[in-house]
Amino acid sequence: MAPMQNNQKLILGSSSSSAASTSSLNIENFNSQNFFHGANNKDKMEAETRIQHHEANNISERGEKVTKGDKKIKRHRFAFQTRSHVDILDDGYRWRKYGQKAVKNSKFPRSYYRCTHKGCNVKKQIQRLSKDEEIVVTTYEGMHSHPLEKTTDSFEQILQQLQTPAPS
DNA sequence: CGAATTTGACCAGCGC
DNA sequence: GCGCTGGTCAAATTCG
Repeated sequence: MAPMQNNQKLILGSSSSSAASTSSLNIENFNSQNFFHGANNKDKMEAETRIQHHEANNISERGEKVTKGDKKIKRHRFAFQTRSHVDILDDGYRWRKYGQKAVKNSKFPRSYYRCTHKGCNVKKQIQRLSKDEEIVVTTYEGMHSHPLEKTTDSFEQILQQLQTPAPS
């Protein structure tokens, strides 16, 4: 049908078919101040954010379709496990949904988002755990190279409160 | 009118 | 070699 852009096809080919995905992952406390900068969820107060950072070593660490030669491409992947009723976590950036697919391990479909920016091809995928629909797993891929468009630092404040006793 | 979103189809990698 | 899952794109639609 319509010819596809070869340029776009270059980034195609990323396959992360991990059998036991979203299953048992190492959850560690990670400094999320640099990643989250805003949230508009009403349940922010009870939002328990657990960050699980794991190198792409566990999953496919391949990104660009490089010809023979370099076969090991580092793919920064950060999975955030956030407990919230809303799956849309506003991190301060603009995201454009480019696809939605249902995974076998989850009853709920996985949403694929992409950062709307000229040259900033940061991808983000949001998936809700079928076991606990309150748990939303947000996986970031890539790094932003541009300032935030929104000046919402609410989430950062929230994170601070979560780690520190909220003042009465 | 423009941008973002939606849904379906297609593709690629891996498993069997 | 075929089938399955996961991932992405593309066109159409909708919202602002």
